[in-house]
Amino acid sequence: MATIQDVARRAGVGVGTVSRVINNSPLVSDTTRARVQAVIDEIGYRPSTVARALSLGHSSIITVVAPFLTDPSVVLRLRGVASVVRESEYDLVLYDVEAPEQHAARLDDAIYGGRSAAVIVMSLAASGAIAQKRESSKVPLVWVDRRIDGVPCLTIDDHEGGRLAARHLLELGHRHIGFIGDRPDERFGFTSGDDRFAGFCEEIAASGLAVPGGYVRRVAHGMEDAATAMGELLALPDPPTAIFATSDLIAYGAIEAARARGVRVPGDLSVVGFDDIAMSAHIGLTTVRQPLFESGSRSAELALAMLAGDDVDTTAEWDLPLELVERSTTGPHR
Amino acid sequence: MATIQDVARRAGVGVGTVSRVINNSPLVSDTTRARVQAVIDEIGYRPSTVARALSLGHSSIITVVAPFLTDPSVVLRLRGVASVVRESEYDLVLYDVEAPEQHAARLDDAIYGGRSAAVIVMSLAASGAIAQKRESSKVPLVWVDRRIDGVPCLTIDDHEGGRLAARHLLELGHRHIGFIGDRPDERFGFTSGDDRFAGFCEEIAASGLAVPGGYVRRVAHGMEDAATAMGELLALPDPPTAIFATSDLIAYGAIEAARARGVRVPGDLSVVGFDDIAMSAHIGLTTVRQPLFESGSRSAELALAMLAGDDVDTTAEWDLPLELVERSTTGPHR
DNA sequence: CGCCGGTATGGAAGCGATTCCACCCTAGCG
DNA sequence: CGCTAGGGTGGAATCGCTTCCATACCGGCG
Repeated sequence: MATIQDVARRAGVGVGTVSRVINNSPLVSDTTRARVQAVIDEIGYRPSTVARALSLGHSSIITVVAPFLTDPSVVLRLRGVASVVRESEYDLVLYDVEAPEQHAARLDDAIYGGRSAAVIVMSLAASGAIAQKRESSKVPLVWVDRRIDGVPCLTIDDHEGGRLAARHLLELGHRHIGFIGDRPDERFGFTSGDDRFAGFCEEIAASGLAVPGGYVRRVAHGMEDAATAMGELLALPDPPTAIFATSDLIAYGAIEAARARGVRVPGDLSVVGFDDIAMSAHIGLTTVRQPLFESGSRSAELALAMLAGDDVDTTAEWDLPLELVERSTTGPHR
Repeated sequence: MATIQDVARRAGVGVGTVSRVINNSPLVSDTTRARVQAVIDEIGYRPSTVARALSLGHSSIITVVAPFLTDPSVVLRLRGVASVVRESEYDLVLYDVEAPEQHAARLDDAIYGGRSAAVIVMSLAASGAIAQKRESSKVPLVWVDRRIDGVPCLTIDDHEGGRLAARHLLELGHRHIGFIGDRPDERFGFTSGDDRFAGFCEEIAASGLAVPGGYVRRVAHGMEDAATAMGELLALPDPPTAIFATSDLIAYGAIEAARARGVRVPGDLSVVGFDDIAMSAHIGLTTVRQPLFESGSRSAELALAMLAGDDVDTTAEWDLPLELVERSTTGPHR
């Protein structure tokens, strides 16, 4: 691999001049610039990112830490990040966290390991340490899907999301509405399921109704468990005519279970999901859409802005807009 | 950020000694090691990856170049890579290629840009340049889902996959078998669809039957187009009783279109997919399973082995095993 | 007791870029 | 015509690590 020295020698100039040419400094005469550029092209020289990073004191890497690709919603977020990072001069590195135990270590490594210019964290809780050590590092941090003090956050209003789903079902005339959600303590201590449930209940209570305990199920792992739960609900003497599922995956499971029992969706049963992952548009699932792709792209834009030295309010919390997308798994009661 | 100098000063030793401690060199006395380690722990020192890379002459990055996360099968492959890389001391960087035009540039950058210790390429064709310049770089290369001269490849036998699907349908008694595949020239010049089709036809011909031209559809973009195509096939005066789809996504679309028309699957129509992406197990799709996750993990293992200096046959081509997974979208004819 | 081999150690020389400082040269001014 | 200001340039110092070489120290052997 050619170095800047080789180019300098061959072009008969100093390394400083070559560096200036590479970095488009105006302090080079046109003739010199042309000569150097010619040599660069000729021998196919490419500056070493590594040496550049060391010299500059910061790398060209944006690290994403996420509970990884098992969940389609995370993948969609990641696509958002990638779409922005791709257009920048930064590289995207992926730190996946499959087990909750790993996450503190991975996070620490990403932030304080010196490898990252900026770090984007998705859906993970901050280890206590992060919050404290926060100031000891100048690495820009952005948090997605979780609120952390002193770090710009991109979140949604889960509570409102629950209300949105309930309202839609209520407006369709449903009075017997069930709920299938993630088990609250599952995996990384997510609380969004709880908040969605709370909003859901509140909206229903606002119409003078209530959600009977028997209509509420918490499941551990996506589709299969959701299907089982749906089966139980349908076996009830007075089964619900509508279901709010806190994720699209859960909704898929519920729909499958219903159809397997000859219960028509949306004829006999309406189902609302949450997320709007890519598949849901295809399948025609009615769902509370959260801007997953956008959460990724905006977090990357934020990181880039901080990297560029723009003043970003580190205490800011952006609530991304939620929207009920009505498709073909919900319909009027009876 | 503390440097190796700080540690050395504080521990009253030379930088060389600290370096030896960090790298577990045996040439350090136990007492010295303990003292240095204590200082390291105390001030929370972490060696700079960047400086290390520059000094060592190679980075700690494994780059994956892939037509990115739009396709669930690529995501599954990526998960395989991530699962292996995570356990190593390398970082995983993602170069996504959304448009075919980008791909040569991205590839070049990944391989010759000096940022990667090794590069894993998925599903992309090699630009002519790659093949030529091959020797000019010592960066280990692994290719997945495509055959490239002089580079270890992880592929499948698409032809055989097509036969597998046809055989299964034939064995179930079907005689009117349709085909829905990717448009051959689509996106990045994939040819696997053609090969699967060829194998499929061959197997059918082997039973003395033929695939009428009217039973064959090529679609551009996954589910929607597949659904349309399926609709056309079902509208035929003598519609097929079974379908081979060259991807699970296409199979989903076909099934949806069938059910929307009251055609029961597998009662009236059997559908075989190809890939076995995560969702397919949930949905109960019969499909030709290709080891997507494994293709990723093995490619990473290969890359790691080459990095470790193990002798890997660069002309090797590994054909990963294909397997027909029978679930609930295929059944006996009539 | 002196010497030798080997173990521990300190520190200088790289790795390949950036950047700052010193220097040269030329054009413009008095 | 001499001096200055400033654009263009070369090259040393620097970033934080690894590694090699020189040196120091130890015990055992002749």
